[in-house]
Parts: sequence; structure tokens; C-alpha cells
Amino acid sequence: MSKRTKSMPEPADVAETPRRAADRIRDTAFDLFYREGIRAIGVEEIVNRAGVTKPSLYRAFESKDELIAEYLRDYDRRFRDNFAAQGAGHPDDPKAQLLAYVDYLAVRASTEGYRGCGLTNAVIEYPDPAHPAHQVGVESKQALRERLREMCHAMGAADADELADGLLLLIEGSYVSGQAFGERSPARVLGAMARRLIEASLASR
Amino acid sequence: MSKRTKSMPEPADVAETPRRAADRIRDTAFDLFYREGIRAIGVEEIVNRAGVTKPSLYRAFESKDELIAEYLRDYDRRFRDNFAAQGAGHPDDPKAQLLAYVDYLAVRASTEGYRGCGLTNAVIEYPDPAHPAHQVGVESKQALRERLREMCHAMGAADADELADGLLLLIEGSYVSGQAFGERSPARVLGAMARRLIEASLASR
DNA sequence: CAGAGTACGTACCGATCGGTAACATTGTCA
DNA sequence: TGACAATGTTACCGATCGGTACGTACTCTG
Repeated sequence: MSKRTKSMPEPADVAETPRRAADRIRDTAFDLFYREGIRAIGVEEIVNRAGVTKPSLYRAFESKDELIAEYLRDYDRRFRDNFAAQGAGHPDDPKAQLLAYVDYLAVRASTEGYRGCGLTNAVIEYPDPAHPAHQVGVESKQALRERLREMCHAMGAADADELADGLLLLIEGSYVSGQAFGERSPARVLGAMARRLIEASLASR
Repeated sequence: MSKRTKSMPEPADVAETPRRAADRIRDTAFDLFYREGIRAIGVEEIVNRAGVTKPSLYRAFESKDELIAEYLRDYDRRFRDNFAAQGAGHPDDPKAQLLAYVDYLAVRASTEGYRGCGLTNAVIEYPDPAHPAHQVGVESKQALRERLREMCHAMGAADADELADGLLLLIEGSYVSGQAFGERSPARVLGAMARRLIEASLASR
């Protein structure tokens, strides 16, 4: 890792600490919005912690609401990636893929300081359907529901849509319960419960 | 319904529109906090809608945080009452009591404009464990978990604690999903899923 | 080396936040 | 009638909110 020359900056070699103000803002906002809540964090705190200034924020983002929407779209992207990554070890086996994610979530939602799903939290923080935060959150949840339906159908469940909704309830329940119970979260039984619902659906085929 | 005499005011006969400023504030705060979110509502808006003034609020409540805690304690009280009321038709039948609440919730969480559980929402809005709103919310959830465990044990479930947590996940999932999906909420399958988990637990006895 | 364009900071805006001091008004009781 | 408690009125506090006008430093290009 040698110091790069001034005359030839390569984008890749400064990836550790983003040099662009917009990137630092994005990263800082992601962290603060997720951990502390969106309404709880003002733009002042974001720019302070990012080591930049307010005008830099408003040059890169139209408004705080737009920054929030950006954060949530980013969160959604990471979620989809992670959801896919957890099941990557089981190609063409939707049931195993689903259980892999569920088992992952059961652990993650039972760690101290867990803060749930950023998208779910956003929908709750912004109940107004007209607010971008609400909209992005809802769209992501609809996509997840659809994905679960596809998987349940693919695994040959008798009542795929119903099973998918049941699993969605368990998953969302794990998101929020993790925040209230910490290490002893009810989310620890998520895997067992998901298996019971799935088995019941596959048995009654 | 005759007009009461001035000399003998009865507490019960003015219940419709509370005359005391503190009561009006309490009722208005309950409504606004629940529907719009706690952080979204300022004390100014509360007193305006309640038709009172700010000093009246601060004569009755120490601070906004204390008013929030009061709101949540009130919410918890109503929740317990309602939870008991739904099962009141089935004395000495914990399974039927639980299913009665679950069936009630499935309908309520699938109505347009549903705003979930005020306590769950508060825990999400105030992730800081030191904040009274977080604490009251968590305490209420712990009590619910304990209640579910008792009921699952009483109905003779093989793994009562595990089943209780599974049902808690379904219930909490219904609270939050109702806000994202409205009428077509996954919460509509809550009853069917709860029954499957319960039957599985009772069968393996 | 000049000049353009980009990236950023200093300082400030009006509005609203939670909260309070001082005083006037009302209705209820003795 | 007169005391008391409850409420309203008005005006204000410092802090923070989201947002912006304007000046400055750097870098790339001619």
C-alpha cells in the first residue's frame, strides 16, 4: 500500500475512507439513520460526524427526505444481496435457501443491540403513505412478499401464498422482537417455527 | 339525559368531552402519538388540538417524555384489557382465548390505515434503552411474552415456551405488516398459522 | 502560467423544538 | 363575599430544525 502519486489518482485505491463528501455523507447517514432512527438524526449531526459541512450535503442531495430515500434504497439493495447470499449455497433448492436466510436471521436478531430492519422501522417512523420513506419501505416489503411467494410455490407448497405470508409474519416479527428482547429474543425460535409451517404445507399436498 | 344541576356535578356524566385540561391533553396526545408517531408530534400541536395551552400541559406533566410514558402506560392498560376481553367468552380454555385474540387481531391488522401496536412502534422510535418510552414498551412486551407462555403451558403444549415465542413472532409480525400492506395484509393468515403451530405442539405431546 | 470549473467551508436564515415566567380570568366552595 | 384552585393569555427563552447565499481553495486544461 504505497502512497499514491498526486498526478494519477486511482479511484480504487482510496476506497477505505471515501474522499468524496457525498460518499462520506451517504455512509454516515446510513449508520446513524439505522442505529438511532431517522427522525432522531438531524442533518447537522450527519455532516459533523462525516467531517463535512451542510452545503456539501445539499449539493449532493436535494433535501433530507431525498437523503432518507437514498438510504432506504441502499438498505433495500443490501438486503436483497444478503438474502440471496444466504441461500447461495443451495442452488435450485428454494426450501433450503429460505431456511438458510431464516437461520441466519434468527442469530442476527438475537444479538445485543440489534436494530431490526431499516425498512420496517422507516415505515413505522413515517406512517404517512405520501412520504418517500414510507413508500420505499412498502415497495421493498411488497417485493419481499413476492419473492417469498415464488419460493414457496417453487418448493411445492399446497398453499404457497398463505405459507409465504406466514413466513413473512415470522420474519417481520423477528425484526421487531429482536429490538425489544436482545439476546433472549423470541427470534431464536424462528427456524423451528418456519420449519413447522413449511412441513405442514408440504405434508398436506 | 337531563342537564345536570350546577350544585351537584357527577363525574360520570361529563365523560363524553373531558372538561379537565389534563384529560383533554391525555386523550389528544394518545390519538396523535398513536396515529402520527411520537417524534412527529410536538407539544404545540397537542395543546392546539386539545384546545388548551402549553402551560396547562406542563402543569399536569413534568415533560414531554413523561407525557409519552403516560401515553404508553395507558396504551398498555388498554391492550391488556382488550386482550382479556377477546378471550372472555372462553373461560378456562386458554387455547380458545388465544385464538380469539388472534382472530380479532387478524381482522384489525388488515383494515386500511391500521397503525400497529403503539408499544412496538415506540420501541422502534426510541431505540435508546435509557429512554422511558423504550423501557415502558419493552416491559409491556415482556409481560405479553410471559402471558403467552402461561397460556401455552396451560393448554398443555409440549414446548410451551417455544410455542409462545412462535406465536409472539406471528403477532408482532401482524402488527408491523398491517402498516405496510393495509387491507391485503399478510396478517389475514395469522389465525391459520397460529393454529398450525399450536396443533403441531399439541400433537407432539 | 492563466483561467475555468469543481469542491468545499463560513456564516447565516426563518421556523420550530421543548419549556417557562408573570399575570389575568374563571368557577367552586365555605 | 372572599379565598382557592384550575385554566387561559401573552410573551418569551435557548437550542435545534432543515436549508441557503456567498466566498474560497484546489485541480485540470489550454
